[in-house]
Amino acid sequence: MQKKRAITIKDVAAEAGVSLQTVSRVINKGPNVTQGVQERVKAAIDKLGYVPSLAARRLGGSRSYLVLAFNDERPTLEGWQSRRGNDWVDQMLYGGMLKCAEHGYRMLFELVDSHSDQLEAQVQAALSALHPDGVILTPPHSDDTRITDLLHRNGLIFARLGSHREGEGFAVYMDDEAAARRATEHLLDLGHTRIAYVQGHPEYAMSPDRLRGFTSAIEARGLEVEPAYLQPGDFTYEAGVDALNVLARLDVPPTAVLASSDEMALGVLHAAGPLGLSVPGDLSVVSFDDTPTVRMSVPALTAIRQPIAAMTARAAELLIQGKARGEVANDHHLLPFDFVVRESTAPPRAGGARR
Amino acid sequence: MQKKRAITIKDVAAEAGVSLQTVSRVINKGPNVTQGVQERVKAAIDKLGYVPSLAARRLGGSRSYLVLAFNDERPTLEGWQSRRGNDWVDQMLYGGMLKCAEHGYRMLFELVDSHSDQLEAQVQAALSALHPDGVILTPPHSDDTRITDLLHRNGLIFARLGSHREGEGFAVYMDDEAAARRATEHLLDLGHTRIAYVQGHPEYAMSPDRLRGFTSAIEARGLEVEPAYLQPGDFTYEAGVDALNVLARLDVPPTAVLASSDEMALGVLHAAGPLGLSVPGDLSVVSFDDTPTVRMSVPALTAIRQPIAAMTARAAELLIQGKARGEVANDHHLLPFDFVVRESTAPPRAGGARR
DNA sequence: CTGTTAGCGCCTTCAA
DNA sequence: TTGAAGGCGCTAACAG
Repeated sequence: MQKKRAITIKDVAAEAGVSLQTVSRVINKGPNVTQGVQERVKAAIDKLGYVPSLAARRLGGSRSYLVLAFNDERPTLEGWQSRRGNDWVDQMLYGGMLKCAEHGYRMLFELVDSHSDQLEAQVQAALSALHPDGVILTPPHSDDTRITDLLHRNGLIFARLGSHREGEGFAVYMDDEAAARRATEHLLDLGHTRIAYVQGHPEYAMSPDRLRGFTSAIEARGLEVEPAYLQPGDFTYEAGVDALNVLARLDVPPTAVLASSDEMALGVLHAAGPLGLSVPGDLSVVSFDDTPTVRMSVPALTAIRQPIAAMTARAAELLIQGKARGEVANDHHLLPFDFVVRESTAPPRAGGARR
Repeated sequence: MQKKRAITIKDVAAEAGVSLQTVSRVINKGPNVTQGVQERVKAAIDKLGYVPSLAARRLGGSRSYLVLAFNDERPTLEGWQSRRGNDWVDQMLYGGMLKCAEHGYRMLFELVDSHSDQLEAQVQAALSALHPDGVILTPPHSDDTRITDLLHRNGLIFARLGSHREGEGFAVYMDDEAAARRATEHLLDLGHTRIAYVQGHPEYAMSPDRLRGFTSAIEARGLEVEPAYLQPGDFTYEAGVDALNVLARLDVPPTAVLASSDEMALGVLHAAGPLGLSVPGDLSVVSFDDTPTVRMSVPALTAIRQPIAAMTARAAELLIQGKARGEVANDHHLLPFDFVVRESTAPPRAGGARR
């Protein structure tokens, strides 16, 4: 089984009767190639089925045709291991792979542990090995200056998903404040006045934004935010369970809960039954994320849907274009979110929730 | 923002006071390096934070440190687009990425359309661009000779997930026949005698295996397979809906259904309500795959769980080891499946299902 | 407009 | 046990 020699640019050059460089120019859509020569070269490429080697292009030239995405290791592995899946990764692949493929790029994933003291070493190792043309950061890395500084020092362009903070890199995000406001308004419009909020992990930059959206929606109706209705959370199922257990035992329990993640919303949902609360009869529930499971839950959850695929596609595009043009415009890109009303929200029962 | 020059093997050599070649030997665990020199070099590597460039290694040497996985384009995109997620990809990432990382490898995904007449060109293009050290094939590609022949011609080693057919490449699979038998026996043990089977897509090699397992389990109890209980399917939700609509209208409808995919099982489940059938009261349902959603469905589904992560990890290991040792042992690797009993199965109601 | 000349960073082969 | 020379396939910078 002798490996048949791969065909290289040299073969194409010979076939077309031109120099290597001319072939290279055609491949890279370089200027200064006659129509005729160009077609001759293209014919040779097609005939031989030539595809340039990524490794060689990277070594010789200044581009690697690689986009590298860093995701947080722990939650990602946890999602896979528990077989709950991983909507972020799925949607990033969907948006990113396709966009990269359009431009002859590949997207690679790398997991790094945001809590490790080796974080920077991990990131640098991946950069050194791969030399990507651009990097996509996800929360909570998007706002981690250890990483952004490192990328900047390496002269890399990068996109920060889910972050709208100032700083290096493209910020590609949705309006978390507006999303939380929208969800809260939906509950207010249904007639709820006692609305609780189970917050996201404080490490994540969007958490205060969402809280602001929640608060502003309530205050805009002349109501006040009940401090006891603000429950801490860390995005996990258990946090949702715990939160509802606290909330339901208040003297005046809420009639609706907004949770900052699907997991927490499901925790709330599943904690409701044992507490004698029906959803949405006694309690309306709204979640953030709209991962696959919330459509299968009973009742299906009303949810904010993040545009993860679109953000990733935009990020990939910005990086590829930016690399090609050598520009460093660190602008902001705000993408619209969706709000999907399902069965978990309804008007409050007259007289409020029963304990 | 001048890109700081990357540190190369040259810097390490200078730092350690040895030649390039010696550093290369240390990196690659080559023979003939004194203990002392080795430690000196390692110290230099750590000090400088040196990580070899994948592209350069691939170009100079014979390895690319890349494993390439081909998935079928249409179902994969469909899963992402519908936001149902994609358990196969998730579990492949889980098993494959981690195993690859252990060995300094990366895993890349490529989508190719099994129904395209460009299939071979798509595959060849990816191979030419990436020059992977090994390839992982998933159903239905695992049994597609257009692809396996192409890989063989390219002198590549590869693993075929979910295939136990003879031929080139490592076959890494679970025993689909035994799994179907196990699921069927579970229903028989509960007392069911009228069991239907919604089959998988005939293009997939495991489909006849599963049918055999189903049939043999029934016949082993001295029962006969009712031809009308064998419904065609293609793994989709709609196929499950259609199948139950046919089955429920038979003169003697089944009391249990085994479906060859989660999607189809969910289709069956959701078609049951409108037909006045309760699950598991009137109808027991067992599914194949155990993707995340079937645990959130109501009732949660009893299911066969494929060891996708384990298969991918095994495949990656075989490829990496095989590449290192230059061997071409095309053996078989049978991995165990799980069977998870949940709420969708129960003894048949006395007197059988009501129409 | 096209061709020539150097490398990119590493591994392979050979010599010492 | 170590080092030096060559080249992998491509692109950048320069000639022509």
